[in-house]
Amino acid sequence: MPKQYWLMKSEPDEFSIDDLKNNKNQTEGWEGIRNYQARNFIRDDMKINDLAFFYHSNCKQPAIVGVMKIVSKPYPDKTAIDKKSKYYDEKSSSDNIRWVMVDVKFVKKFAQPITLQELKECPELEDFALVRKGNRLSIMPVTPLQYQTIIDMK
DNA sequence: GCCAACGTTGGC
DNA sequence: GCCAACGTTGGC
Repeated sequence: MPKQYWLMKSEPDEFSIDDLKNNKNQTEGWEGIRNYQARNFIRDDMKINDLAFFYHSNCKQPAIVGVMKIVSKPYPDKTAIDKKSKYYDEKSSSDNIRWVMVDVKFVKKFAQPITLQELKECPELEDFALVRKGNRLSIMPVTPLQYQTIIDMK
C-alpha cells in the first residue's frame, strides 16, 4: 500500500501547529471529529505513516502551515463519553463509542504558510476539495499529485 | 459579526 | 422517506 496523504483542519485558537510542535513527543491525539464522512476516512482509510497537512481554519489567515504524520491506528474517541468534554456526544456510550481518532506527530512547520488564497489561485488544485465553495469537511484525502503540487508551492 | 453552505434532527 | 427547522462551519 503506497503512502496516503490527508489534510486535517484545526482552529489555531484551539490547537495550532505550534501547540503540536511543543507537545510532549510532539504528538497529539486528534480528538473531537464529529462528522461521519471525516470519521469514515479515519476509520477505514488512514494508515500509520500516512502524512497529513496541518490546516489552520476559522482564523485570520486560513492556510496549510505544516506537515504531520499519522502514528497510530484509529481508536475510540473517549471524549465522546466524557460529560465534561466539549466533544461529549450523548448518543455514544462506553460500549458504543461512535467516533474514532488517531495520534499524529509533528513533522515540520513551513517557514511560510501556504494560504488558502494561494491554493485557490493554483490551477492544478481546482479539483481539490479544500478550495471548493462551501467545503466543511475537517479531514479530507489529498492525492499524491496534489500533495506534490502543494509542497512545490513553497 | 455576517451569512452561505452544509449536516443533522425529528415530525409527519 | 421527505423536508423544514435548526445548528455548525468557516471564509470574509
